Amino acid sequence: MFTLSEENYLKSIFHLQTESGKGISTNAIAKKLETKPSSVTDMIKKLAEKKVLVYMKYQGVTLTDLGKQAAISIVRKHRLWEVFLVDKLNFSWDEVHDVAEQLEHIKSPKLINELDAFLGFPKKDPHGDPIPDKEGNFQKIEKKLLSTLEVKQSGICVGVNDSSSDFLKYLDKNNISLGHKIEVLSKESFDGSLTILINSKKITVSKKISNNIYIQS
Amino acid sequence: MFTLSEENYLKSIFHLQTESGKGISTNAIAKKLETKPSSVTDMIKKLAEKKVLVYMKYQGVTLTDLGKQAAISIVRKHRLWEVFLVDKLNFSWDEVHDVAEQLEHIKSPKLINELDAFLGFPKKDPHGDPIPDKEGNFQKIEKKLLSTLEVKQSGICVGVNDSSSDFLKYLDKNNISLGHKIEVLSKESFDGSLTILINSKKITVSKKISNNIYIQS
DNA sequence: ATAAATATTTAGTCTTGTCTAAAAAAATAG
DNA sequence: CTATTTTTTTAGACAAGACTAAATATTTAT
Repeated sequence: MFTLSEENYLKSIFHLQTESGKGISTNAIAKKLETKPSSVTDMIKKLAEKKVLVYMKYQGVTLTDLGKQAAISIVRKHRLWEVFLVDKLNFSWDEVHDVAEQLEHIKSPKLINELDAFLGFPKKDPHGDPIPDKEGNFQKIEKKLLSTLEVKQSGICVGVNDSSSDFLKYLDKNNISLGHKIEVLSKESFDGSLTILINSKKITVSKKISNNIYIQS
Repeated sequence: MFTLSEENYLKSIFHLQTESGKGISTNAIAKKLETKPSSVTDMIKKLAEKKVLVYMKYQGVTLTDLGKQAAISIVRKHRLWEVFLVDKLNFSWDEVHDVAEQLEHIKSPKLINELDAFLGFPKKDPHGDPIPDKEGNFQKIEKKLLSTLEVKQSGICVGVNDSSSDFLKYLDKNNISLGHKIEVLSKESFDGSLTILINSKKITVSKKISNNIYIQS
């Protein structure tokens, strides 16, 4: 169906498209995939011929329904494997990404559906992101950034924006994890840093941190 | 470390070498991998430069210790994944091969060692083949072909030679599986076919079948 | 021992996916 | 509105891994 490289393009474009809503520029894709814009142009032409995206020169790209389905199927696989690694194989949430990047390309419908059942049809991955079902449906999770909360407001930590190992390790070190209640005690207007209450402990986090934690009120 | 293609060559050469004991010819590798001898020559040169095998023109190849270790690690992964698919995901033994061929190339030492533990450190895969441990050690299983048994001799079915889906389905249809006792009731000298007793049922199998079933006495 | 058959290697080509350097188009600034 | 900057595309090259066709070695048969 799709090559490994094609799948990676589809997935990246899908994520960019979900975030921005608009057509995705060559440069944005190149940056996401850590490749060169000229390489992106080449691949885009190929994918357009395969009818998974619409491409007009200098106009950016948009996934077709076909392309969206393909991308969602990859995301589903990625997130199910992450659950498997954490729930069954003692991986911590900062260790799963690289392995899941490999596993998401394994081709076998039976494998992924059986895995889904084996894991009990989980709805979220270890970072709080929703897992599409067999038909590609998944609920949008209501969430906002911790940085948008005002003093005295609170909410439950439901996800992270940045899944890099360094960031996740920082969270672990400060006992911040999914499902915990976070309350904003004070906000420093100079640098946007927040003092928050989590697990009955007071800690201060920078704007950069609070911009990467999702909260559900 | 190794590309997907290199890993497939290593694994095939390892299996050929284990079966035959001698140096492996270009043609034999080409046949096993369903590729052309000229392609094999190219790859062999590359692998020789990487010190995983010794190659002398027109003389066939032999894996070095380094190459053997690499091959065993792939075999370990393949067989552990097969156990996972059968034990945890309801695959039958004739469905696992293609998926395991993909999974065996996933690179993550933690993944495979945790998987090993999760499965309870199995010693054999669903076809009766031994699974190398973390250090690459695995016991040779004492076995002989069903076709070598004489009338009135018997033994336990411990493996199969051919893991093709068709063959395994045939075995399932006749309720032949690992661990069952098989007794030879009679042997037809004309075509080598055997009448055997298995699960208190009498069935007749051709020479081709009995040449692909391993027995432990 | 020579001829025929088989096995192996070489030479050159192709595809995929990438890259660099340069050209062209679009966006932005003054 | 023209000039500069940024973005995108083109053109040409390269590496990996495969292929075909032809050349060369080796083995087998007569």
